Amino acid sequence: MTNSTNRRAQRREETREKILTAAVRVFAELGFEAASMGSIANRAGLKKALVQYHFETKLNLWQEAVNSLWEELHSLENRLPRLAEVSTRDEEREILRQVFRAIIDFARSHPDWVGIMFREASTPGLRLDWLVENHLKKDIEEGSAFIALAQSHGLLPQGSPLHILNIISGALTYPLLVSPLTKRAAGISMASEESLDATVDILLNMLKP
Amino acid sequence: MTNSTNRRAQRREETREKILTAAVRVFAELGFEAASMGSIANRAGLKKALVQYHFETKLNLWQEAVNSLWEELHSLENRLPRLAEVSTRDEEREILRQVFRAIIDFARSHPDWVGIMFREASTPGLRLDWLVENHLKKDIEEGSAFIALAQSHGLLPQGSPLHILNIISGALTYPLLVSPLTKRAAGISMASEESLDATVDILLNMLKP
DNA sequence: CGTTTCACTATGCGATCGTATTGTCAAATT
DNA sequence: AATTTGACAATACGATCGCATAGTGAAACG
Repeated sequence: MTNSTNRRAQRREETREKILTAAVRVFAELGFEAASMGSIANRAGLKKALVQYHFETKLNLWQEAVNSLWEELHSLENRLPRLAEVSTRDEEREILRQVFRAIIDFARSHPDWVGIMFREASTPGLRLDWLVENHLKKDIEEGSAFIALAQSHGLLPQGSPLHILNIISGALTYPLLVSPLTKRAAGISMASEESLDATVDILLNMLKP
Repeated sequence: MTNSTNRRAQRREETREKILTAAVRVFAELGFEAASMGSIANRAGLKKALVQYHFETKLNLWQEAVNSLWEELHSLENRLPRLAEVSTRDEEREILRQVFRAIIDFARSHPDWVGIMFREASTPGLRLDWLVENHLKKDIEEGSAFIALAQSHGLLPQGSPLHILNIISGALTYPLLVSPLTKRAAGISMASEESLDATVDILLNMLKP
């Protein structure tokens, strides 16, 4: 492995990453079917044939793009506050607020992730199966476990952790997802800092014992 | 306007409705770009050129399909319980439960509406503008007004009605939207009667004063 | 009954889709 | 220095896209 050996390998890796970055964006914006190899290549400033060269098929490109996206985000778990390490009631509720903020900040700062999630999660098929098997199964299990932990601390109402996970995810994510609609219909930007604070506040008030 | 005059007009109306029904389904399943005139024609069991004959452009077909969908549903307002006409606390909370059930039942029994909503509401552009102007603006205003009314009865926490509307919509609709994912990942059908009951129960518990 | 209307079809246009094949040229190897 | 490798480009394939045009044949009309 000489110095010069890496010259080509490095360049290869650079263009691959350019393509993957563009692919994530376009897939998230348009969905799998509407996104085209040509538009992805254009977004990356490269030729269409080059995309085909590095990632043989469109499905393969999608899978690699999703992998790179999940890898970049490295899952939510790392930034979730540690619920087990606090004791007092007030501290716990503050932890819950931080968790909500972590989820909502994650969704806002990673619109590509939200876009791909919503588009694929609602449509049964090969891609959803692959996504569940490779990424979402683990994410859902971690999320459910966290909900169960919060329940054991009395921070969340009883009930199926999976249901509660869905409800909270929906309550926090939906406003961001439909923010183009809200902006257009009411002139309000749901992605603004004040709106995010308001959303978390309202949800926390709902959870008041 | 003789009897025979209507023979053609009636047939015309029949095929138009066949096309619109198919169009709503395909647009909801695939989104505007991925849906094709050909696939819509196939779904309706008709020729592609016939679709083009009745609805000149794809955008026009989409608009007419959306119009027919909204017309069929005739908006949620008609089935919302009348909050102003009750007085006691328990009656009010029961009304709130009925409202939640009405929203969730509506979403479950009209997956086409949910599909089109989510796909268009998250993407700025011509179609969203048209949708807001012709349908959603009114729907959002009605929804916000209802939230404000519920707040004045002490049934919902204080805060921007629009934010609360989004939170509640998300909490109730998201589980249904991602039900293919939940089904695949955990084997649980979020669209089942028990799951719907559980979702409403949990949300109501969250709202306990 | 002759004529006009019109729902519907057949066909084709140019553009773009995903994919495959072949060529080019500098970097890496021997 | 000669040769092989490999990142990238040019081009074309068949299919399908939205859309346009020219029919066809039965229903409606006078």
